[in-house]
Amino acid sequence: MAKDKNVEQITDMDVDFGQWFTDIVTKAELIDYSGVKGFFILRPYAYALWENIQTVLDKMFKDSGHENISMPLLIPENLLQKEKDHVEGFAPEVAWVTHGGSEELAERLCIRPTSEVLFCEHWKNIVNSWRDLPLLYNQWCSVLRWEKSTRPFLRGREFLWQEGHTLHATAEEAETETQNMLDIYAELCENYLAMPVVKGRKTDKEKFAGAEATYAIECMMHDKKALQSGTTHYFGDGFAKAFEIQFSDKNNKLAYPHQTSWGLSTRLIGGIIMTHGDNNGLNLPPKVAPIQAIVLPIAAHKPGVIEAADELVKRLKDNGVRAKIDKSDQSPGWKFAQYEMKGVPLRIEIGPKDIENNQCVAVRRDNGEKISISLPDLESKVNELLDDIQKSLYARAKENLVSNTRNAATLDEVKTILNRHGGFINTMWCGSEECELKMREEAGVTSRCIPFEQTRTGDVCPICEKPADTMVVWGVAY
RNA sequence: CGGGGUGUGGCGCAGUUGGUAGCGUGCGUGGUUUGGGACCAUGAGGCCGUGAGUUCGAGUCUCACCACUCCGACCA
Repeated sequence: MAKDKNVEQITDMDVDFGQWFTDIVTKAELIDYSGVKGFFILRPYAYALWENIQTVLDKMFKDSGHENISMPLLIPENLLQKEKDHVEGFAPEVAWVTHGGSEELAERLCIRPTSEVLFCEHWKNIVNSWRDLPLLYNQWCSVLRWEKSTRPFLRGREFLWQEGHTLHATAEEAETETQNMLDIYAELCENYLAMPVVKGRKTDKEKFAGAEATYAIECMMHDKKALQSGTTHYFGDGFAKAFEIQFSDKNNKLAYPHQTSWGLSTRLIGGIIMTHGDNNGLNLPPKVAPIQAIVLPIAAHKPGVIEAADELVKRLKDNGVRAKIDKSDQSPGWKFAQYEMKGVPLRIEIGPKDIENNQCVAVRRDNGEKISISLPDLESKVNELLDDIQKSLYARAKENLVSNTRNAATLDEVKTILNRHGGFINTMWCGSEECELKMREEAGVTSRCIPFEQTRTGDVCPICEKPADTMVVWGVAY
């Protein structure tokens, strides 16, 4: 049991991690349940977090030459049917619109589970020449997948995301694009969300329906389970052929373009919660926290306190800090607990004693440390603290990832490690799907990815014991 | 889709052998407080998931349905 648990309404994370997550999500005012299973209301605090993630990503997309676009919500059935693997992958979980008003439609329409086919249809109309390429598109939208079991942020039937879709003249260019976008996702996770990632390629079994190759960033949550936090796909010219997208190349020969797509969703918010949260609630990385510093006047009725607190907020805001004041008549203790629950990185208290000493008191959310700040130093000190909190959150998460990733050479070793520690396990792999399935049956783990950073942990596949050159990281996934 | 659980003020729950609904918290108002979830007073808020049935009488018993939730199979 954690000794540092101040908030009794939150279930202890070491007792029941799932319940802890649900508690956080509702008590920190991120989510409300709607009347329909699997559809969640993102309350303003959660949406603000998403907007901050959007702002960062959108800039990175645009800086790398991408443009935003908006595609239709509905897909005619025949369109969805065109690429065989793609339909097979998505058909089981699409929702259909069958009526317009009271009239039954001649052809039913699927609510987009993803928009590949819509982009293909569009590109077929607008692409003629190599001069039209590349097309680097992105859309921010929500999609619908009729999932059976649902959880806030991690798996909803409707979820907000961005889906990037690009079309290129050559395979090489498209492949580079999938790598570049994966790098952008990794940068977002590591530098802004303080979530260390494992970058790699998915096995054929785990890859996206219709893709030639799928890449992913995998993160480790506090309970040592894996969360796939972003994926990019290389499609080759499979979709282009299915949809008959052709262009005249520089030699005036007809050619099929090569395509990619990539996506990242509000699931990341679930990742932030499960990476940094603790028994007192959320713990948000300063770079994306909706409120970076909450200013609390103590004994606010005493003369000069409110004015001094207002002045702090003004100075912080002028300095680019997302600061807020809470002047409500709740007791200070209540406010302390409240903003800890909401994961605000820095709390700044100012009361009569501080004013007397020309100082204020800052309290870090990540480690509880109290720091007296002399008022003239406010801006520089707060910047420094926010920066340090960001770094220490990353360091802590990195430590969790590194210390809970282990190598194994045999199936028994895999099982033993899982029983004792959980976490990620690296083994060699022969490349057969059969062995991959057996690993799941026997050990209960799925392949997370084939990391780009390979280590040779042995010479043979632990399942079939045939020679193996590829290292796979295994884990229990969300 | 298979197995388990739960449906009673906003939230968390109690409700005895059937007798006409209560507690905690939250919310409103007034006041005292204010450096780790303050206190007093007072007030509002319920089709007891839905529908049938048994009964003089159902939150309670019977049946059916619905919803949510957890665990499996499938997935960002």
